[in-house]
Formats: sequence, structure tokens, C-alpha cells
Amino acid sequence: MSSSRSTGARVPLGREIAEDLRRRIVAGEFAPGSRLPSEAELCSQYRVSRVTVRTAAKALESQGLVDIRHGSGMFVVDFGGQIRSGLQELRSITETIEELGLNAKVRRVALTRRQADENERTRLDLTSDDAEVVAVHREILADDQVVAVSIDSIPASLVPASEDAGLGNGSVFAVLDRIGLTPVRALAEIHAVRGNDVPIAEGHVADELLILLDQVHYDRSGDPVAYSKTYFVEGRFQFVILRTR
Amino acid sequence: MSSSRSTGARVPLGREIAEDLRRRIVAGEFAPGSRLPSEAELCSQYRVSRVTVRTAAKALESQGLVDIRHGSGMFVVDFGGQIRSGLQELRSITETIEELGLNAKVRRVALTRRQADENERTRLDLTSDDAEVVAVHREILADDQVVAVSIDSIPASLVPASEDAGLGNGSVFAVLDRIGLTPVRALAEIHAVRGNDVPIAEGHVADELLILLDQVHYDRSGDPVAYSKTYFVEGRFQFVILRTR
DNA sequence: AATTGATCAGTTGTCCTACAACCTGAGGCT
DNA sequence: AGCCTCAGGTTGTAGGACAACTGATCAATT
Repeated sequence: MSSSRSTGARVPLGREIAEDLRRRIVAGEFAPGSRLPSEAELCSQYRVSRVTVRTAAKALESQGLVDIRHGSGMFVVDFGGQIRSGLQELRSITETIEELGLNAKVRRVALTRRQADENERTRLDLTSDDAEVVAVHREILADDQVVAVSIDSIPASLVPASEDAGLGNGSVFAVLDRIGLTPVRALAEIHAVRGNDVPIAEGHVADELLILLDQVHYDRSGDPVAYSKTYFVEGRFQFVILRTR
Repeated sequence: MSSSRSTGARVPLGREIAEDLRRRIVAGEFAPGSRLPSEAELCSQYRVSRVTVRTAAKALESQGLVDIRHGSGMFVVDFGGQIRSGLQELRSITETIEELGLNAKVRRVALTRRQADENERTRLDLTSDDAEVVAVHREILADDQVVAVSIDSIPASLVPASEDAGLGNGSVFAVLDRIGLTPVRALAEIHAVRGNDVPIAEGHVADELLILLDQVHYDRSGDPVAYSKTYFVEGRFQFVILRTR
């Protein structure tokens, strides 16, 4: 069971600093390959202890953004390209598109409350046979070109009917957030599929190849809060993963 | 430029403990959803300071393996399934297959030294026009079924001819390691392709759909050390990514 | 009886100081 | 040139302390 508390959710200092450092890095304040200020200096910049700075640094390191070298410093990882945001980080697709410098739009195709199918019941861990979901069918556009179509299913019991309206328009994340169910983890499967085999595609991708991102989102307490199938048109979206050791 | 030192590469304590904890978790010593020993207890188990334990814990957290909750403890993340190893972690394919409980084999199809094509020159950051690569073409089998075919290209200047023999047989990683060029990061693109369009497939995947993992591996100093294209047959390999915030 | 509120022990978050291990560059030496 | 030593800066680890948070217990109130 999940507590639907508003989760005062104070953000730990370490995470806050990590996010700020990340922002500064992607903003270009530190060039790729260059050295960041030493831990001691960051301490005085942020007025926190070294422990906290190190917490943030470690987080950035495991995101693959920086490289920490014993005895010499912390360096911004330098890839030829300037890709900073990979699939391993959980963020909305529109967010990712925007960060690539494109204009992201979302068009709601349909929104229904209906009985969950077997797949949805399994993925969302719904026990009762007549459990319902709110299903949102959308198209995602980058610079006015359709790059993906998606179906997001959320257990109906989690969504007050008053929120239905908001679901199609903005980001699903925003609505979940408002309800107090922020997804913090997602387990995604990747598949290759033919356009013809996609039931929700409206003709315009019939002969295309698609990449299917089949994922379940979980909140902090480990409960599944959303199940999405997102079909990306091959070639129109850069699908990048940063793999680290 | 990279120093090709043998990289004494002492493993930091924190990482060592993180790896051991990971091993214990996947081995089932701690059930999904259950609480791990407190930091204090882990300190005495491993005879290290709390700083080190926390370093390890944070690493596991950002790998998505555990969830650390302020005031209450560290918990093994509980997914319905028992998937523990996602694509976001850099490990060899054979390793991943083995961890799934399958029998992994590799069959070398060809190994050549040849001039790098333009794509390889770009990805591997080779400046001279007549730069050479060692190209290894292999098939990866899980339980005696072909799940992927791959081409790995390594700048010829990095590989002494004496190592060529080892390249096809075992893991490419092992050979790179021996040369002193351990990949610690990889930037991977994902594409969907048709079997017919894969030049190296030998007929047996003509009508299949494939997932192409197109990736460059980098060593610790940021130099590219290998470029691989791996074609996974759709449906025969579980392609999972754990996305975290 | 049920709810509320205070208290307490246990756990993670942050701070401080100190030292070990490591890397880099400067300078002196051959 | 190359090699060595050394000093200074940087990250890794240690130990102790307190703050902030969680979950449970239990008394007080309704």
C-alpha cells in the first residue's frame, strides 16, 4: 500500500546541489573535459560540508556526467557530441525533446475510463478482475512532426475524475505529481515493431519501423502508478543510453 | 591522448563494497522489499567507516537496486519480476546472458585488419585518412540460439598483432583489459532495423526485426577504444532499462 | 473505544577534523 | 634529453558528533 500523503518531501541538500551542478554543466559553465572546482571550493560556494558536496559529486558521476579522479579532480565527461540526457534518466519525453533544442507538443487523441486488460492488470499489479484504468492516447510532436504515439494507463482508483481533463493536455507526470504519486523509477523494455502491427497508429506510420518503449512507472514506495507503451518512429528521435560501470 | 599505463587501478573500498553488496542482493541474501542491515551494522560487517558504507549505498541506489529512506533504512527495490541487470550498466553481453541464467557462447565469424570506413573514423575519433581498425565479427548465442550478431572495431594502433587471436574467442572486454584500455563508459544509440538491411547477417535473420545497439566505448581518460554495432533479434533477448530520477 | 498527542529508540542526513593515497608539475640532477 | 625527488593540491577514508526523520509505544483526551 502506498500512503497518499502530500509527502512533505524535503529535498536533501546533496540532491539539490547535484541538480544545480548538473544545470551549470549543461548550461555550459564548465566546458566538456575541463576540471570542476575542487570539493573544498564547492564547499565554500554552496556553504555545505564536504560530505554533502561529495554526495552530489558521486550522483553526477553515476549519471555519467562527470569523472572523478583520485588525486587530481572532477572532470566534465567529454563526448564528441553534446548528448547529456540519456534514456537511463527518468524524465518525460517532452522534457527530453525540449532539452535537445526542439519544440515539443502533445496532441491528445483519446481519453477513456475502461476495464483494464490482462496485460495492464499484470503490469500494474491490479488484483480485482474488473479493475479500471484511465487510458490516455497521445501523439508526441517535435518541431511539428510526429515522433511517437503513446498509450498511458493509470489505475482509475488513483485518479479523481476531476483530474481527467488535465491528463490529456499536459504531461502525465504533472498530473501524477499533483495526485501525490511521483514516479521515481521505471522499468522499460525495448522492442522493435512494424508500423502495421501498432493498433493505435493512424495510418501515418504503416510502413515505418518503430521502437516500442514498454514501461511501468513506480512511485517511491514501490507501487506501480502508470503503464505506458510508447511507439517511436525509427529515425525521428535520437534514442541514446549512457552506460556506465 | 591516453596514457597506456598498466593502470595499477586500485579499486576504491567504496566500490568494492558496493559490488559485494550487489552480489549479495542478486544472490538473494536479501529479499526484494526487505530492509538491509543498517549503515552502522554494515560498518562493523565490513570493518570500514560509515563514509565508505554510504558511498557504496549511494552507488547501489543510483543503480536502482536499493531505495534509501531517511530515518527508516535501506530497502531492496522490489519489482514484480526479478530483473536486476539493465542496459544502463556497462557489461558485456555474455555476462548479461549468464546473469539471466542462460548459457552464453560466442562464435567468431571473421577477424580482419582493414582500413577504417568513414563512420568508424568519426566515431573512434581517428584523424588520419588511412587509419586501420581490427574488426571482429561474431555471433552471440544464448542456449545455442543466435540472439545477436555484432561487429566490434578497435583502432589497430591500440592492438598488438599478438592479441588478434584472443579477440575473436573470448570477450572483447577481456582483451581490451589486458591491453590496459578498460572501457568505463559507452554511449549507445538504439535503432530498429530489418534483417534484410543487415549486411553481416547470414540469411538466418532475413525476415526478422532487429534492434541495433550502435555504441562507442570510452576508457577512463575519455578516449574512444571500441566501436560496436550489435544486432539483436527481436524477441530473443530481453532488452531492459532501469530508469531512475 | 477511538482518536489524538507525546515520547523514544533506531536510522539516515549533514557537519567537522584529521589523515592516507594519489596525481601533477616544478626543480634539480645526471 | 631523461630521471629523480619533492612539495602542494586533490580525492578517499576514518571517527565522532549532532540534526532530521520514521515507526512504534503508550498515555491523555475526546
